[in-house]
Amino acid sequence: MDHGENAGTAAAGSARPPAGNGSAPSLPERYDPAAVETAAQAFWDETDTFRVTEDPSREKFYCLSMFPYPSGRLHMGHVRNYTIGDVVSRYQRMRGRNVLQPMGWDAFGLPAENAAIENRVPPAKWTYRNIADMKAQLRRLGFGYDWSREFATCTPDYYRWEQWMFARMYEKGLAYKRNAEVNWDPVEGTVLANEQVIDGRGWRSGAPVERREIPHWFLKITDYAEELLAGLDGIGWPDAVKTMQRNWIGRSEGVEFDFAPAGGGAPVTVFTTRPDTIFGATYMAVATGHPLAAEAAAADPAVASFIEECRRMETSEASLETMDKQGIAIGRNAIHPMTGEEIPIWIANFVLMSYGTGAIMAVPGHDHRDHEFATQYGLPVTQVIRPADGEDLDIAAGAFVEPGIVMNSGQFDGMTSAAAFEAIADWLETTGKGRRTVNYRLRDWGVSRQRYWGCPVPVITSEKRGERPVPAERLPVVLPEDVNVSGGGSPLATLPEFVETTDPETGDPARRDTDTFDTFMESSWYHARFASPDCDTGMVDARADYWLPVDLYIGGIEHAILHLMYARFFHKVMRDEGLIESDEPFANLLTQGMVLNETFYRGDPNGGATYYSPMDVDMERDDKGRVTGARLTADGEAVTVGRLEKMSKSKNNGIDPADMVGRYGADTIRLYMMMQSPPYQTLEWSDAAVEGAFRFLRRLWRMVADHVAAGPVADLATDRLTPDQRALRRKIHETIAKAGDDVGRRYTFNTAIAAVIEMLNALRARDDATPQGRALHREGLRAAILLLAPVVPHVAHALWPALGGEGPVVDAGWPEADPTALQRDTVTLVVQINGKLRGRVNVPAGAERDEAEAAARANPNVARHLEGRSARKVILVPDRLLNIVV
RNA sequence: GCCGGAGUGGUGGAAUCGGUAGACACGACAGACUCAAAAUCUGUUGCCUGCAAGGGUGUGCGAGUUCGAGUCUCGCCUCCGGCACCA
Repeated sequence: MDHGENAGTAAAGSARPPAGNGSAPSLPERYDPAAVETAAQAFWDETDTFRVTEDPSREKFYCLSMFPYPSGRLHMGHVRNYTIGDVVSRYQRMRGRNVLQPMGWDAFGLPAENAAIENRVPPAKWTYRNIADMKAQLRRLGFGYDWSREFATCTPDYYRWEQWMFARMYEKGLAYKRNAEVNWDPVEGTVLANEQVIDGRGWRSGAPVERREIPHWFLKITDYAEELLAGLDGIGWPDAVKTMQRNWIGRSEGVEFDFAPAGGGAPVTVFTTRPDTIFGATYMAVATGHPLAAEAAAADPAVASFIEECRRMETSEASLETMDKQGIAIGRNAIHPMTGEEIPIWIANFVLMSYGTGAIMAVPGHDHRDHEFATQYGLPVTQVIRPADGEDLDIAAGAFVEPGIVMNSGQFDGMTSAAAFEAIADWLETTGKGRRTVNYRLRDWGVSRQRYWGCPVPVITSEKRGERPVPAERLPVVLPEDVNVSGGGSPLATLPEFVETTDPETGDPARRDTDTFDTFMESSWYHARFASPDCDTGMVDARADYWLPVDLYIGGIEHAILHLMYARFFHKVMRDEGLIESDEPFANLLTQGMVLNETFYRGDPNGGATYYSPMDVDMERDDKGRVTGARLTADGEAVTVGRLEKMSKSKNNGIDPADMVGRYGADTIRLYMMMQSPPYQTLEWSDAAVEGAFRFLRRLWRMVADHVAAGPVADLATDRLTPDQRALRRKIHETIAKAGDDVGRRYTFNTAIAAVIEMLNALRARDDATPQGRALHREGLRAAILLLAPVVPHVAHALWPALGGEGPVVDAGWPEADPTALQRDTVTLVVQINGKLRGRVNVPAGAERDEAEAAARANPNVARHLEGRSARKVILVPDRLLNIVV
């Protein structure tokens, strides 16, 4: 019986005449990726497939991948990120959702300035050219973006709203100015990014960097600390990322109290989370930037030179925390508020001005760092907590940091740490010497950058009225684009036509701020801008509330803290400004792992190394396929095999996606990326596995072509199948169920693809030419094409009509498993004796313990192991396992 | 240093809620086809032992909980990400 539904739906590029009676479409025998991909992409372009509009009658799905910095070349990390996003987007579309998948450009940043210095190209020109190149590469990969929403953050249409937002924050008291430390290159006379400091020296000048204080604008993210913490509970993010954000916010409850300097002077406030150890404070320490340190430096040249020494240090926390602990006594004492005893005041390089009050009570007995410092400088160590289990310990040998029982603490002796916390806090509060307080590790966000290629800080200063943001109707403050960047400070300060302006209200002469914003500002709200990219009346308009929040946000794990925290903060400020309704920007988050590759190098005499591209190296392997060495193809000489590293320019181990697409086509690269490992793990590049992905597509194509060539197919009559055919059909529907769960819930695309391959292998292993056999074969092939369509959309686009699919495969419904096909009469039960596998038995599905045990005992190998022993316990995991304990 | 994560065959990985360790793929080896090669197809493939049936062993290292641990707990080792101016 003829189906008839296939009539007239031949694939594009079909070369062969129709088979049989003319109703079956035919396919080219060979898989030709270039032809297939050109045709599919032309179809999507012509029909504007991925352009979306708001439709309240349909459920929306907003899938967002972190937009790229336009470096010029797409790298494999991008391809991985965007393939994941495209797979999810196409899957949700097949499930009937109104899917928004936009793309844009995070276009401001340091690399454009570096490129400008190296190549003498203005950053704007360089950036726009890169955007054009990268866009072409993205299109070639077949990602389903709504390009009508594209924007670059370096355009005034975008950043004017960022400037507007800054002005609003200023008016609400969320933006303020104070001094902050930067890395200063004394030779270049510029501020260096942490990345530009290598081993404490400027990367270009080689000069030791210094810490220097300059005025900066700050945003009060700390006002939102409590909400940023609470909001984590309600979002579908990986636990690891939520934990990192919680720890970054670092909410801690403790007490704040004052030490009075002996001999008078302003009291010094300290914060501690361990008031139970307060009697163990044997000295106090302040940061080098603390007022008390400045006071001491003025009086004592030794102190001044110590502080000067500490200044020759980069600003990153990692370097501050790993350096040797050093300090100097200022020669004054402080009065302990509880004992009345005097303890010495030290300046210590490990006390951070930016955390707490910039001063600490040091309890060497019960804090590792205080202990290390005390030991180094011979300061006394007092034990005031003992272990609750009565264990003896030598406090001089190391700090005891756990809670325990209080000792050597007067009236508080014998209390638990928890009880002493409350009692001592009460005592401080009733005597007025201190108070309970909540402290956060989170610091306000410094957004000023002394750079050119960024969004200008929209602030003017006039003599009469001082510093004020530019009024909304005067925005944007446009960044001049036709400039020379030569290193040595921001060019903005040297452009009088930029700097010199007038106060818009009084007409008085005024000067512009010549700093630009941190580029994290742009990436903090682009997710919202995609909903209304052309809005010229505000940051966003009403369309934003249709699309927001983002349903799935995908990007690198390296953004787990900073970018994701800043975007959450901005979103909440926008909500409080009445611009959007949602509380959180990203309802769900998928953090992808990095793309790694092997490295090959030769050391050179002066200690450096030359890295060679894996493409220029031949591997040597032993008979098991293990790598034993490598030689450079060019000269046949050995190169050292390094470790696996993230693909990068410096290690010369990048693989150019454009090359791979040229060789195998976009679908092969997409498939490879998705089948090689789950998205949240690192992915190790393998040429051989790419080849394997290509071979699979060729095999799939052949299977479909052969099936179609064999002529028309009968309708499937599920009630007339042989037991073998029923088993095969169960396999097909188990695969549909598993792949759907893997793609939709688990995002483990690798296991979904493996399941489909397994099913296709089963299909191929059975050469069943009966009418029902062929119908079943078609059901399996159609399921495979639908399940793979999000991953290899071009191939699916070509094969779907050949299998009788109606309409383009992008809008075909995602397959659902037929529950009747999944039913089993019997199951295989694993039989263990004392937890060791001794056999397998078939039992009716749902068999109870007695029945299962009887079946197990009938198995000869099981019986042999049970001989002469009686069962003490029998454990049944229904339909899975039976464990007999003897 | 602090915070977070990872470690399973020759390789990438699978094992989803504590229940068959190694699905699927790559590689390797053997065979078929071929004048030959490529391509394709078939088979074998954790390690030790055994003619076989089978047995032992095995998830970075060391302990523990459990009838049962790759999975949970504790202590280590190694590697990766982040640490506020790379994005």
